[in-house]
Amino acid sequence: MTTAPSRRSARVREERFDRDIPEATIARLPVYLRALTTLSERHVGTVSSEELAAAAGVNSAKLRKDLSYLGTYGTRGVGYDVDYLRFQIAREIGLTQDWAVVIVGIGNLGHALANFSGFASRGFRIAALLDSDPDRVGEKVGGLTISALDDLDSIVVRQQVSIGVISTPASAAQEVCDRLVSAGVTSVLNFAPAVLTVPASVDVRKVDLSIELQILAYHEQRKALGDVRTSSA
Amino acid sequence: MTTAPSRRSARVREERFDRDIPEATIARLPVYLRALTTLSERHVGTVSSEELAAAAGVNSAKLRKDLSYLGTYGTRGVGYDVDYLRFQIAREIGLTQDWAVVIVGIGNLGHALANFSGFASRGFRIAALLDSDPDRVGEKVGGLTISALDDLDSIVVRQQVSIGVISTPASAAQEVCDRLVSAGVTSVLNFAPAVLTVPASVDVRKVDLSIELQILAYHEQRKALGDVRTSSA
DNA sequence: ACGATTTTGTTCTCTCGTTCACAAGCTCCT
DNA sequence: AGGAGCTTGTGAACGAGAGAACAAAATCGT
Repeated sequence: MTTAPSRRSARVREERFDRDIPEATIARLPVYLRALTTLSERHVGTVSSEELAAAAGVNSAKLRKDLSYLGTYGTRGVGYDVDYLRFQIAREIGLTQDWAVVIVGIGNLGHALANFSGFASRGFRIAALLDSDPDRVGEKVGGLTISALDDLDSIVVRQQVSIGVISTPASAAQEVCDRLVSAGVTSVLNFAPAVLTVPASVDVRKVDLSIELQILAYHEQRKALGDVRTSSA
Repeated sequence: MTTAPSRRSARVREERFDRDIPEATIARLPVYLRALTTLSERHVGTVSSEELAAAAGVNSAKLRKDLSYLGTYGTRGVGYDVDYLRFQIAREIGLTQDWAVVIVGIGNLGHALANFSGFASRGFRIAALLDSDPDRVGEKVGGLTISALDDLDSIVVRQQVSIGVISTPASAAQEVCDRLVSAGVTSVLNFAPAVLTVPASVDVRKVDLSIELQILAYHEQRKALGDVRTSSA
């Protein structure tokens, strides 16, 4: 998204800051992290790029290149120390600190998200659940009480919320997003089937179930078409 | 994924078959489709690439290139006929036919998916909800009754299910996936945080909430780091 | 009938990401 | 001490996708 203008010169000096890691690599780091956690739980001390790549479902060359963006944490002829690498990746992603998250729109999906254990276990703390429906405010979901959407500003400020999750209907998504942004949220995870417009300083990621299904449908159709053609040929 | 070896020569002859559309384009077609549906509901008859691109949140050149893979459905100087283009995209993705889907693992997320209206509205019919927990079997969710996992084979065969959705815990995902595949499912949408191994003929797409959050966290951290550096400089 | 105007379809270039292939470097064995 | 055997880290080739830019084609007004 936003790319630093000149960094090549700074590469050598600042080992820690300012390396821009390719977006595609960032998206894979959490997968590696998960694989490493599994290995660590099995008390595996060391892992080779080949093994780790297999566990993460990627090519080993790609894994090595990905890791090389973070630093040289492996040992040639040996492999990677599981716990050490795990910590380095976690630090790189920013999981060594806690992130406060608000979830807006507590319908079916919002319920599921509120109860999702994968949040807390990775340093994401649900600061609040919000809904615009007055009837739902006060209801308890997954150990938290639903707040009114109007409390958004104070919650974001007081709890230093930087990430907002939108699980409202599409019709409400843009307005909710605007309110999140004006409250100070700078990252948005959008589950609503809507295109969101935000300032350049805000990151948006989108998860869309029906799009995923449609992509699968396309490939299904293609497989079926291929079958027809080969059987008639 | 699978690329046809020679298609340029076949382009002219077979207008309908055998064009391999880039994966990145496929992923955007559903977005265009949604934008077109909205326009159609507003009784807009014609739309330019510029307008449609804005509605879909992409660059207009990219939109035109994407559409050009499907065929030449626009009129120079005028734009695209909304309903006509909508139909063409729907046909290309395969939404002119119905797809039967099974959802395995009816926990919090499974509930949300079962109630998700976006499935039915796009030609995806939920053929069955399945769970391995005997206590849950028989329970009604979103108008459907939960079946036992053992009924998978007969359901897949009888209802011609080609798409399976996995919303089980990670520990059960691979086994469920294997059963889906052996029952005849050829596309899998995986919500479990696990890497699935499948035959090459099976497509898998993965949706992982915690990975999305971790990607956002990385960018958040980066913004925060930048602030520190600029304020101390 | 014809030029002005609009908008598509496509070519070309550039950037980003993947994969290969191998030198560099570590350990272990003799 | 030195060589054999692994495994990492990376340079280079390759491929896919994004975006700019423009020629081709349609409409509209005169």
